[in-house]
This record gives sequence, structure tokens and C-alpha cells, in this order.
Amino acid sequence: MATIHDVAARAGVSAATVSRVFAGSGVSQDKVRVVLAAAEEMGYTPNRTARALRLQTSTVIALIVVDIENPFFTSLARGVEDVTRAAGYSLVLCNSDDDPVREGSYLDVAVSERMAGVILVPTSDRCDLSRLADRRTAIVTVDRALHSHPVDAVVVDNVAGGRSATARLYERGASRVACITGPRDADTAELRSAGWRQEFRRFSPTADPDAYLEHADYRVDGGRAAMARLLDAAEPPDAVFVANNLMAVGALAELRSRGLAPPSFGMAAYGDLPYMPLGPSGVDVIPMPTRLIGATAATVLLERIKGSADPLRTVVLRNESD
Amino acid sequence: MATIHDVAARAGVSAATVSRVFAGSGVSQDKVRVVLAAAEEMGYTPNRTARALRLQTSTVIALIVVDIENPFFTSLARGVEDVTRAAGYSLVLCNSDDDPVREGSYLDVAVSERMAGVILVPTSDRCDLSRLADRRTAIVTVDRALHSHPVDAVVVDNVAGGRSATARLYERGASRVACITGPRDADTAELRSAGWRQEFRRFSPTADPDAYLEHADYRVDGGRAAMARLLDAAEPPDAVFVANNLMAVGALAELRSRGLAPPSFGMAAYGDLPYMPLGPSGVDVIPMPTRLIGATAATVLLERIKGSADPLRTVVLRNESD
DNA sequence: TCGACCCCCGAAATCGATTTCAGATGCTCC
DNA sequence: GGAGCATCTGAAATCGATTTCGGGGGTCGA
Repeated sequence: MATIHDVAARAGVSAATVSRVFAGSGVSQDKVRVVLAAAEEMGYTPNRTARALRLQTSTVIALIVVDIENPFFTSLARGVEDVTRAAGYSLVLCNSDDDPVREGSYLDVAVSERMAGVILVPTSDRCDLSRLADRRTAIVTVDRALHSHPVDAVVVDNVAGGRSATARLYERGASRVACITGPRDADTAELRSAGWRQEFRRFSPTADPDAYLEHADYRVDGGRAAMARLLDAAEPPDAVFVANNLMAVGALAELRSRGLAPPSFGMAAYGDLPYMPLGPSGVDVIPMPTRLIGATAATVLLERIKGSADPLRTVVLRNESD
Repeated sequence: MATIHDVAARAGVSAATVSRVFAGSGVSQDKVRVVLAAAEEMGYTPNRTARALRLQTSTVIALIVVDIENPFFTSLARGVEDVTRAAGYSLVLCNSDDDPVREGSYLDVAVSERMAGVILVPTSDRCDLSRLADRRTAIVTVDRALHSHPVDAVVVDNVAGGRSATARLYERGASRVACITGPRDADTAELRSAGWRQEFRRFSPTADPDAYLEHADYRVDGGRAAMARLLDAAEPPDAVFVANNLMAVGALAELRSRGLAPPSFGMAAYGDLPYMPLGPSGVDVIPMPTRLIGATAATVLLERIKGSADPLRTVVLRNESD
């Protein structure tokens, strides 16, 4: 591999001049030409590792999601990659599986590689960002906000989404709308069920909300089990708001296995169900602007990397159908 | 950030000794203890950039897929990431969108970053790997093999899969099975349709295969349009083998829009349809061991990175249901 | 003609780790 | 006690780019 010194020797100039040619400043036209010609002939590609060492920062960004196989995160990742690639950055993909230990080791790698920034779906509110902060590495959280450590965040209006999904089910004639939400320590789960609770109180004032609220784990099987518990109750609901896409898939499977199905049994889901073209399912969907969330997070991150000192901000995107 | 010299100073040894402690060789117990203590106190994290520069190789691997939003590649990526993470490598995600230019610029970055290896879904047979080869960067192709430039590859038996899917449709009573395959320059498209052709000749000896073969672009809309063309023909088929998952989604949508649907109109698809639990669709699926393909490719790549000089190999995985 | 100034350019230091080479130390065995 | 050997340690070179600092040469105005 040709180095900057090889090119310099061939062009009859110093390495400093070659470096300046590529940085684009303060070199006479003559030398620019001869250097570019030499670089071309030798197939010179600057060594980004050396550059990163000298500059103390690389052009690599980490994206830490729960699981890339969840279509929500897939689409998010695509939005992030589109923006970072256009800006000349590489994207490192990390699956935390919601495990704080895994998340921590990915964060360590980000520090160790001197990455320029991190886009993070935090596993919990108490994830340790001190190492990143020491190095002033740019951080943006997505989907979930982080209260313990103030950073930029890009989220959706979960309460509004939960409210509108629930209201829609009541408007379509449901008399009692249950809710399947995520784990107690996930703030999205709490917010979405809070939105549901507001509408439930309004439309079913005599019923006890807690009897119609199930917590599950944001996964298919959890959604299915929660749906089963709701249906087995003494006074089962006639509609359900499910707080994420995977649990909705599970809930739908449970309903179908019992001969129930939307729209006769009402169902609304937070986030697109994957590949709905496969069949009109009668499920009311609160679509999330997933690619946009990713692209926005990447844009905010890149601004921080460029040195923006604006105050921290939380970007709240509206769900497309609110 | 503490450097190796800071730790050395604190421990009262030289940087060389600290380096050896972490490399794990030839240091007395006393010094090992004092060095580890010092490193711990100072929160020392080795700088991977410096390490990569010195060693002329990093612990980063590039994964270049067509589009991470296609569930086939998503699952593949997950398989790759599981294996590379366990081995201490980071994974850079690249979407080529089947564009050779994009692919080329990702390959340039891989060289420029001195990445340890590349796992590639090649956009075409004439993609330029010479730069990688110059640096002896390890390469494995997945899904599609590369004939122009011999490298390790992990693929599935596309002909067998096409054959078994087609045969199954005939066995279920279809009298004429059409085929929607991918672009002409994709070898998977040719192989899968070749499998279909064999069975078509056997079961429909009097019909012209070319009248029942459609080429599309491996995308949803292309599949839908191809299905429409088949149905609008003078003698439409009564079943169809679709060569990838996205086109199957499109074809299914077209069928449903015309009041047709599996299983009365037979359909078999190569590769899992995403989230089939959403409903029994009557589609015959040739499941692909997607995660395993990714994991296998990663394993082969890691062996090459470690220096294996075994002859090149093409791993052919069987489809799960063959 | 001389100073002031600007523009180009190269030598050398720098980033933080690894590794070679050579020196120091301690041990065994005659 | 001393030769021979193994073990441990540190100084210094190295990887390839960037950037500071200063020198050389040209222009301009007085």
C-alpha cells in the first residue's frame, strides 16, 4: 500500500505538501497537479487509522439497538445509515438484546475505537455514559429518553399515540379497550399505557383500568401470553391496544387461534406491523416514522460531532396519523 | 484519557511492560499486579486506533448487503454480528442498494480503514476486489458466488430449492406452475429458475417454459407486476414459484386484489415470508437458514483473518426443508 | 534600496500502541 | 566462584497521517 511518503517521493515534494493537497489548502497549482497525478498512479488511499490516531477521532459511529431483527430497529438503522454514509461516516451495528452488560461492552468499544459518536437505544435509565462523556463523544438516544444523564434525544409522542389509538377503537364501537404494554422499566411502555389510561377513564369510567392493563416484554410470545390472560379474565375486553409491533403479532396470533380477529375484536398497534400488505388484517396501526427517527438522530449527532454547542434538545416527532 | 504511558508512569514501569501485561506474556507476577492495579485506578482503555496503526490491521469487519430492510439480509446480518461480536470484532453495516458504485465506495472505505475482512453480497459478477486483494484483506461472499474473482463463498443450493418448491406445487395438484425470478444478472435468479425449469419440463412437457417465466427485480413492486403479467396472459398459470421473499409479498398482494389466493391458486416462495404468523397464507415456503448463512460466513472469514491458508471453498447450505 | 508582509513549502514533533534488541538479574551446575 | 543460560525489563524505532514552526522567495510601498 502506498503511503503519503511514497506519493511525496514520487511527486518530488514533502509529505506535508501531499497532506495539504488532500486537505485542500495553501498549495500552488503546479504541485497540486503533480501530487494528484502521483497519487493517482500509485493508487494512493489515505490511511484512516493513522489519520484517526493523529486527530484523536475517527469517522465511525456506533448504532446500538436492541435487535436489528425487529423491523422497527431495522428501519431506524436504515435511516441512520443513509445520513451517516452521505456524510462520509461508517456505521457500526450493535445488538444489545436489551442486556445492560452487552450495551456496556459496546460503549467501551466505542471509547476504545475513539468513535466520533454513538446513537443509542438505551436498555434502561441507568446506563453508564460517563466514559463517553469523559471523552466528549457525541451521543444521541433514540426511541427512549434518558433521564439520569442528559443527552440529545429523538423520540415520538408516546402519550399522544397511545391516546389516539385507544380513542379510535372506542369510536369504532368498542366498549372496553384493554392495553398490552411493555416492561415497567421502559419509559415508552409507561407513556403509551398512560395515553391509553386517559382514554380508558374517559370512555369506561366505571371500570378499573388496572384490570385491563397487561405488562409484557415487547416480544411476540409475551404479547401472545398477555392477550391470553386478558381473554381469560372474568370480564374480557372487546378490543385491545398493543404498545409495540412484535407483541401485536403475538396478540393477533392468540386472537386467531381462538377464532377471534379484527376488526370484530378491535385491535390497534403502536408501530407498523411488518409487511401488512400480506393481508388486510383489520388492525388499526399507529405508524411510526421509523426511518425519519433514524435520519433525525443521525443529523443531530453529526451536528454535535461538528462541534455544535447548542443546548441539549429532545426532538419529539409526531406519529404520522395523529 | 489515560494512555499506556500514564499507566506505566503510575505503576513505575515502562510502557513496554504495560503492553506486555495486556498481551499476556513474559511479565513477573509482581509487575502484573501493580500494572493491573494502576490501569484499573486510571480507567485505562487501550486505544484501538493506535494498535491498529501499529499492527496494520483493525478488529473491524465490513458487511455489505443490498438493503438491511429486506428481512433476509436482516437475519443474515444478525447471524454475522453474533459471531463477530463473540470474537471481539466490530461490524460495519453497509447498504449497497445493488448499486456497484456504492459497493465500490464501501470497499474503498474498507481498505482505507484497514479493516480485517469483508463479508459481501456482490452486486454483480464483475465487482472489483483488486484493492482488497492487494492488501490481502479477507473476503467472503454470501448468497451469491463470484466467478470473476475466486473467493470463499457461502450459498444455498438454489437449484435444488427451486426444484423442490416447484415439485411441491405440482404434487398439490397444480397443472401449470409459472416462475417469477430475479434479474438476469443475478446468479441466484438463474439458478432458482433453472430448478423450476427442470420440474416444469417434467410435469408440463407440452408447454413452453419461457412463456411462464418472468424476470423481475427482487422487489415487492416488481413481483406484483410480474404476477399481473402472468395472470393477464392468454393461458394463465394456476400456481407460481416466486424466487424471493419480497416479490412473493408483491405477488400475493396482486393475487388477493383479484380475488385469488393460496392455496387455491398455488404459491411457493424461496425464503421465509416475513412474519408469517400474521396469518396462515397457504403459501409454501422454502425456508432459508438465514442466520446460519451469516454465522457460517463470519466463521469462515474469521478463519481467514487468523491466517488459514486452506484452499478456497464454497459452502453450500441446504434449505431446511429439502 | 530596504523593510514589511504574504505565500509556499519542508523538517520534525506528535498521536498511542507494539516489538526488537540489548542489558540486567538471578539461577543452575560444574 | 564463575561460565552458561533463562527470565525479565526498558529504550527506542515503528506504523502513517497532521500540523506547527520557521525559512526562502516574491511583491509592494516608501
